[in-house]
Amino acid sequence: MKILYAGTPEFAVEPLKRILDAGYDVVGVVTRRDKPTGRKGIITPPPVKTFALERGIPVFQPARIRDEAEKVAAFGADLMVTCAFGQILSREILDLFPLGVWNIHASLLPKYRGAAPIQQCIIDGETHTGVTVMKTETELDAGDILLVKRTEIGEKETAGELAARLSVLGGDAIVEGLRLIAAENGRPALLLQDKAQATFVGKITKELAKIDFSLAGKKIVDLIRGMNPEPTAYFLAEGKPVNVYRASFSPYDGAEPCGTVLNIPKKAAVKCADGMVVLEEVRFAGGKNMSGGDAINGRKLVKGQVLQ
RNA sequence: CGCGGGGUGGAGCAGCCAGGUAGCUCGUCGGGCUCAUAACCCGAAGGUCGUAGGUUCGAAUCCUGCCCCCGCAA
Repeated sequence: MKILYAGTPEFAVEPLKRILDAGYDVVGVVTRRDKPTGRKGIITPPPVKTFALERGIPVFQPARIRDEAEKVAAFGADLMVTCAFGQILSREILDLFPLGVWNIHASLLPKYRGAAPIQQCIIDGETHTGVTVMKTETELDAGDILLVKRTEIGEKETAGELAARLSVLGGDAIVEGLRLIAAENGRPALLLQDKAQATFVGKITKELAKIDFSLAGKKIVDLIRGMNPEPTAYFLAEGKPVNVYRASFSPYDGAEPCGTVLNIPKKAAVKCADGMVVLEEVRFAGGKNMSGGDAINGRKLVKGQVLQ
């Protein structure tokens, strides 16, 4: 079975690796174009491209895959797998593959369709998530479901950590899925998505990552976990942004206004609606990551100060 | 040429603008105190101030080159 793989970020690397390990013939990789990244704007290839080149797989980087049906067809693949590719496919592209086009999505569909399911489900305080393998359609993440793998979200797990786990789980899922697809000659039994249950997540922006200390502690901690490592939750101290990577909630009963840095020895604890949020790992502009205690020691945060 | 911040004992910082004794909050080690603490008191060790030059009687501080780290924006 010849497979064409379309994927872009780090998340999509492990599934590709597992497909190769399972012995399938990956005839090509379609991925987004190299783009400038980092402070110096160095042109960087997407992770999937880097990996594909290491394995000697031909790479195709169309500006719009919809305009390149001929070149896609030229790979002669029986089936395409998409995984965080980053472009919507056209009917014309979808119809090029006799055994269909299949997608790996990092949520329990129909919930969390869209760009940032992993971050959003942590932000929402979900206790479980998973990966879904389903048909790729022209409508975003709406295809019929082949199989689902569930997993529990760790209480302190960050989006980055969960993404790494779901990537591996996605590898399990697609390998299992390919076996089913091959066995049924491209027509395995599928489950329809219940559209009424569908929820969508757009791109997560830095604006959404601003911490509101007037909220409940759990909400704040979930936001911090979900925004780690990208785009990173933050608050303002003296008008300057401070990124927060990890935090925990503790009970606290006091009359200070929300956002006040509390007088707790060796810790940077901030009053919130129903207790205090202990800042465990923060980063100031220009600095390295440090513990909340270090921020207090260096007077980057001062007890009694009100954060916004 | 996208904008900006930073490299000072083990950690986080001040000192730099107006050159002249290495400072603060911690940690570590030793001693003390308390029924007790998300505690307290006394003492000690520990730094070629990122790096290479330059200016100067004298450089953490001023000038130049280089290395490394980070925030925003993409």
